[in-house]
Parts: sequence; structure tokens; C-alpha cells
Amino acid sequence: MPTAAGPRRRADAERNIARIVSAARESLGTDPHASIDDIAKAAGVGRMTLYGHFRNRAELVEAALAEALRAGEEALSAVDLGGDAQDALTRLLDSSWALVVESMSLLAAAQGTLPVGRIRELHAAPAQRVEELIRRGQDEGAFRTDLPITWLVSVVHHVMKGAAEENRAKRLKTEDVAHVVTATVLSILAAPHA
Amino acid sequence: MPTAAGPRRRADAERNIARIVSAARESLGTDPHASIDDIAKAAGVGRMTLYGHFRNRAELVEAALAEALRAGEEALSAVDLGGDAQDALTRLLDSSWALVVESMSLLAAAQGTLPVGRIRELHAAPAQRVEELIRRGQDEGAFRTDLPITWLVSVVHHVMKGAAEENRAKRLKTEDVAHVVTATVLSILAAPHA
DNA sequence: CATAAGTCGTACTCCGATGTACGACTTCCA
DNA sequence: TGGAAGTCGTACATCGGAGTACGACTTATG
Repeated sequence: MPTAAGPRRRADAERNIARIVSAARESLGTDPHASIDDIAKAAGVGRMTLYGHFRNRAELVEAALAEALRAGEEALSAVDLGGDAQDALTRLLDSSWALVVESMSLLAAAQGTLPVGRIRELHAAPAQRVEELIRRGQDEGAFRTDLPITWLVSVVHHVMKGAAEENRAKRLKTEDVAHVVTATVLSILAAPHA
Repeated sequence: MPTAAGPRRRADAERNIARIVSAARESLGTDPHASIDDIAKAAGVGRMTLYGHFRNRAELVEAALAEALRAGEEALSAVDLGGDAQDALTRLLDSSWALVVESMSLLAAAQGTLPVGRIRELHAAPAQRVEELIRRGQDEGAFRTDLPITWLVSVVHHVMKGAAEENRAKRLKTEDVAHVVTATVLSILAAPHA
């Protein structure tokens, strides 16, 4: 929690913490098994310094995930969700998929070290954003209502994750991801007009 | 490769191998980090016996995955893929999703220990079955053609995997999985009739 | 029933990663 | 500028899992 306003730290300590978290995001975002040592090196910092700020791996992973989600929230909060629900969803997906690509293996790392509940908590904000948009679309008759909304929300996530994996595996060109994701998700959500 | 007709083994050896592979399927299907020892215990066999048949973990994982896919092939080859493409796909999905639930974490284990290419090879048969069905649906005008077929095939897999995860997380009741999966996949594949 | 094949316990080595202890050094900042 | 705060190398204890070596025992099978 950055808002926790902990004990006043020296400026360089603060800087190092930021570096470490950012390095963790990057390293774990590439390889979920990156060691503490790898991360410290990537941050340009000794392993001992890292342990000075994070008691153990779990604490570090949590900080990295929290930061990734915080940054995501920041980016996503800029998206205009007004107007036609389908268009709004398209805009949201356009801004979202890259974040998923970036952090997907970080999420895998978290799944291995953090309690499930904690992960869900951290995802609450982005999930709610999607849920609200879907609900609005349903109210307007644009989106289907014959499937549980929890599934609709999660399938959006799974499709993005799937696209991210295909992208990493070089089976889906980066330039095509956005289009493919939006076309797929819109097909899933669209109200059957029959 | 079961067809490799290796050196004639004693009957009990054969039996133990089968037990081990099956235990591996089950253990790794639950926890991708299950240790060799766990698996041996689950098979009711000494660790040394296991090593007598599988040189290392990778070999065991490969055998387990191969067996899981072989069993899957067997089940799926019984599905009638004739008639209306949508109906055929529905039947195929009905028979498939449970297999995905069973083996999803085994697949994760394989991803950690086997070369990517090997995994794809083993998946060739089921993937091709889906691809052919989609192609036929496209020829008949029932399925969309505006997205790459490789994506359509893989999205089917990702949706099933997503549903499997939701199911494990208790957010999607087992009895609902089949319906939700087919409704979702059919929406994705359906040709836009506008 | 003899013997080759297979089982499997014990007891190692090896390895990489985590986390701790200590202490000398550097840097901030009041 | 002095002392607190922070850095960080070296060295260590620990842990768990992988794989090996040995050898005595059991069992299938010709």
C-alpha cells in the first residue's frame, strides 16, 4: 500500500524501492521463476538491499503486482466509457490488452506465491470497471443477458490472456491483437438479434 | 510411444508403468509441482521403481501428457462430427471440456518442463479435429471467416481453459460449464448474419 | 525351480534458491 | 560534519527436490 505513508525513508531508499518494484515487474513479467537475485541485479542493487525492503519473495511479488495493477488503473481510468456500450468496450479493450501482455507472467508468479484471495482483491478495481460497462450494455439491450455476468467478465479476461499467449508464441502478430480481441469479445457479448 | 514395442517387459513391470503414468496424470492434473516422490507414492510404488522406468521428470511428464491426450483422442474419436456444423461443434465441446478440466494443470507442468514444440506436436491431433470442423462450417457459411483460423482454433481452447479455471475456483458450477462453453464458443464462431 | 527381471529401502551427492548474520563502507540530511 | 540510515559483499545455514549407487529382497516366467 503506497498510501500507508510508512516511516519516512531516505530519498535514496525510496528511489531504490521504486527501482526494485519496477525491476520485479519487468523480470517476473518475462519469467515467473525469476529469482530474487535476478531481480536485484536487474534493479542494479545488491540482494541485501532488496531484503532490507522486502522481507521475502511473497512480499516482493505482491508489491510488483499491486504496482502493475495500480499503473493499469491509471491508464484505464483515462478511457472514456460513455456513449455506445460497444464502442466504449472497444476503447477499453484497446487500452487493456497490452497491459495483460505485459503482466501475464507476473500474474502467474503471483498465483504461485500469493493466497488466491489476495490476488482477487487486487483485481477488484479493473474487474469492476468491466462489469459495470457490461451491465450498462445489458440495460441498453446491446449485450446479452443469458449468461452469468461473472462469466462474461471473466471470459473477457481469458480471451485477452489467450491472445497474449498466442502473441508471445508468435502465432498472432502484435498488430493484429487489438482487432482480434475486440472482434472476439464483441461477438461473445453481443445480444442475439434474432 | 506405446507403439514403440520396446523390449519385452515382465507383466508386473508393465502394470507398474501403467499405474505410474496414471498416478502422474492425476497428481500433476491437480498440482503441477507434484514431486516425483508424490507421484511414486500415489502409484503405490517406490521411487526407485519409478526411476527404473523413467530416466527423469521430463520423461515422466511427457508420458503422462501423451497418455492424457491419447485417452482424449479415444473419447473424441467417438463423437459424431457429421450433420449441421454448429450441432457437431456442440457435441464436440460437450465431450471435450471435462478433459480440459482434468488435464489443465498437467499441461501447465508440461509447459514448465517440455520443449514447446513437443507440446504442440502432442496436441496436433485434437487441434486438427477442431480445425477441420471449423473449416467445414466455414465452407457451409455457418462460421465466420473474418478472423484467422489459427486464432479461432486456439480461442476455443482458451475458452475451455478459462471455464475450467472458473470451475476450479468455484465460480462456475460444474453443471453449468457445458452450456456456458458452448454458448460462448458458438457466439464467437457464428457467421455474422447481418 | 532356477534365474533373469524387477522392486525398493537407505543413504548418499548435487543443485539452486531462500533467507540470515555480520560488518565495513557510503550517503543522505539535520 | 557527525551520526543515523541505508548499501551491499561475503559467508553461511537451510530446505526441498532431482538423480545416483548399492545391494538385498521378491516374483514372474521359461
